[in-house]
Amino acid sequence: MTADAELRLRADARRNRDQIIAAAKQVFGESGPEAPMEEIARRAGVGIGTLYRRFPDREALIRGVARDNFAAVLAEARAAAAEEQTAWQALVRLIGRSSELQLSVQLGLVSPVARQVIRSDPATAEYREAILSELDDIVRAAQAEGALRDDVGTGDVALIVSMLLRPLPLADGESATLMRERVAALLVDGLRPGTRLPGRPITGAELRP
Amino acid sequence: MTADAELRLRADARRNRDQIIAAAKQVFGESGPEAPMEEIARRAGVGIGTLYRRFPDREALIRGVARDNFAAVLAEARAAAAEEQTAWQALVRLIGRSSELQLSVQLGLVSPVARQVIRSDPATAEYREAILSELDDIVRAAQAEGALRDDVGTGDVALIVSMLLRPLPLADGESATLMRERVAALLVDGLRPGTRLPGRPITGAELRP
Amino acid sequence: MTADAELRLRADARRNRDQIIAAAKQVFGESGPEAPMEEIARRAGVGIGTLYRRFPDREALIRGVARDNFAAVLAEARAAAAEEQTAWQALVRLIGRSSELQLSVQLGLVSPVARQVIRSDPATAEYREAILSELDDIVRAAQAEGALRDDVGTGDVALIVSMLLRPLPLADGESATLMRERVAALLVDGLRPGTRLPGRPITGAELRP
Amino acid sequence: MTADAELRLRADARRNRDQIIAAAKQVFGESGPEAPMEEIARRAGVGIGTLYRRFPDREALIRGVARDNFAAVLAEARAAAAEEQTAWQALVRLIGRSSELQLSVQLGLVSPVARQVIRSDPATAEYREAILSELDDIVRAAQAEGALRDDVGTGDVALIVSMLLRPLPLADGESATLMRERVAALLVDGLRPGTRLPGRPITGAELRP
DNA sequence: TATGAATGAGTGTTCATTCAT
DNA sequence: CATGAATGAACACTCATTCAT
Repeated sequence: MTADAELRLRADARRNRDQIIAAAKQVFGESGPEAPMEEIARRAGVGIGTLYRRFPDREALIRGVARDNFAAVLAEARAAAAEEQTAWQALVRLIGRSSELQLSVQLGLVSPVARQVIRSDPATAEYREAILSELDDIVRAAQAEGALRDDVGTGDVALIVSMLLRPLPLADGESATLMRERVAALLVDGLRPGTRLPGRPITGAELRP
Repeated sequence: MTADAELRLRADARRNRDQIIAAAKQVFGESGPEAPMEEIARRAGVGIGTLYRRFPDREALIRGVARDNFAAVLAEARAAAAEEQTAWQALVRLIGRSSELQLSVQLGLVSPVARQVIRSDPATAEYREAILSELDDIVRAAQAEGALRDDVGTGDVALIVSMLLRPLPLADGESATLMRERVAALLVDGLRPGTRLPGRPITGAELRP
Repeated sequence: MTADAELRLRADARRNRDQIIAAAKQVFGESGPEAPMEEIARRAGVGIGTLYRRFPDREALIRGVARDNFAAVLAEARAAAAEEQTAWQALVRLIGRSSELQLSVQLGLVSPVARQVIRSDPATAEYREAILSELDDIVRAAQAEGALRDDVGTGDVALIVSMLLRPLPLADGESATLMRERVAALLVDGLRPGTRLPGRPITGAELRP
Repeated sequence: MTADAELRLRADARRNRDQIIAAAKQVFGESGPEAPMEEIARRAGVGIGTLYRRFPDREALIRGVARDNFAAVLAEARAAAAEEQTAWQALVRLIGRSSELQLSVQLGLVSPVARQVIRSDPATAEYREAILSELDDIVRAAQAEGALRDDVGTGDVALIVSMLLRPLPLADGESATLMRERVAALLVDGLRPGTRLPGRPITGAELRP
């Protein structure tokens, strides 16, 4: 029904909605999901009233952004699985940064406010399930290839991705890139078969907020 | 002089000051360094005016907390180096969580506000240098032991610690502990000699804010 | 552009802006330009938020009041020059009280805060120049008429006006009026030709803040 | 009784009290009688607690300053009358500035808070009566000398003095001095016999707050 | 429907005054 | 008695949200 409602929007309203979501993604990425609503409206080029007509409060806006963002991440995961030669390569590609994935981590893991909102949104939950299920397939396949150690679960992988993607406000430019690449390489090294991890694999299911 | 000034505080003022720092550590840890000042005052059991007499503005409070916290981390690092059998074990002990270290990461890396304040505080800067120098010794010793791969620098290690210690608001209790332990183990595995990392080792000096 | 911006205000916003300026004039006149903002908002019949939307801080409000007030004083000076038979009469009329002129003195001479704000506002500066230039004409004309001693300059006259108009919180009603009239008369007597003043005439230019 | 109480103070307490009054005179002169109490305590070199022990609240401090100040002005007036050759010269000397007299004007005429306090203090009232009575004598004598126009009363003179002594924050140094001298000269010119003033003389009695 | 104006609750900070040391 | 610590009320300013145009 919500989806239907969105489809029925007039063209200009639709355009406004899209611009608001895009602006909110930017602003949430920069300043987190507690950023002033007016800043988002300004960035979207609409009045604050228009923003509130489309999203009656901050929660609704976070919900809208989260849905859009999770859908994008799902698409990326599917593309990686479909286009890469091996599951391991798909995994490495995913661990490599994408700004949508980074925003997902912000919304779903870092910001308490956003977590709370997302937790109670069935639509977002569905996307999350789909993403985790896709990741699950990739993880199993990579293990079948012998490229990924057997004692990690989808949850372990997701956790690692989430740690890597947290914003790292240290150096700028190349330096930051170098740092991130090296930490990623260290983690990837750790994911290779060879040693034993403590405990049991963490499943994707355990990551539900 | 500041230290002297602090020592000369009347007994009750001293007690209040300590309670305020303690409360601020808690609250900053939970809600970050932009948390309401009144919340901190309440938690410390003092009036808002008392807080402001001791720390004339938020910056001063952040500075006070950072100094106290960095001093504690330095002590922990020295204790680990002194008490563990090998440098590698000292390193692993450090990578294992400590709430003081976690707060350091919050203040020094995650929060832009706190970073800005710390950056311009010479006292905190001294502690940071001392901590990095201590870590430097440990890293070199562990490499001499053959326990740590040669192509990582102090900066790489510090980065990894900082990633691990970023708050992970997922599950509570055992589950969170398990997750953290496993990610730590993956990273530790990655730190073992065996493969090559891209780029060059990152030094501690590169982490200066 | 500012003027344009003001013209473009929606009717209700315009009305509120005017009420705020009017209230601020009152309150500034009574309690000076450090009076509580809430008092001004209450007097204007608007919420505090509305006041701050229109004038983002106290400085902006002072600036708004000063412009409005200086414009009114300029109009009064021109009217006096145009409507009175002689320049001397115009001068006497100006020296006689006007509440706008009194507020100008408050803002431009008495209150250090307001002086500081006005000093850095080009729009107000223009009004001040225009007022002084108008006064200059009147002073010269009155001297040409032989009605005003030659050894005073525009600055002397402005100073005298400013002294006369400083709030005199002594008696109320008739009594205050009588007092002011007599002091004005004494000063006017002093302005008549006859004796010599020490020093040189003070020019209007010397009164720039 | 109050006076008695003051006399009985221990030497050190007496010294503190005097320093506080002196500091308050300075600070009131600079920032008006609403200046922070701590500033006064600091300037006096005592703790804020000591200030409050001596003067239980701001009113009491203002009262203390006003008594001290009015006493000093009375002494100055008597000295002028006694030491100058003619009453007119005594008058001119009084109109010339004295910082005590200036403070009196601040307290008794300009600041609403101080006025309110002084109004209800009998001790200050007595001083004021004495000052006005002294001034009365001078004015009458100057009129008898033929040096002062007959149609002004003590109140007129006091008003003029109060206008002249209001702080004039315009220029600094020489310029300010020049301005003040010229305005004083204009007023003195106005006080010479020659023309008629409107209304009737204002008596000193009419100046009671 | 889009806009941006109005509102007021929330938070930072200052300072007069009281009170423990 | 002197000191300076503690308190909380007061005020500036911001921002989420509602509502008139």
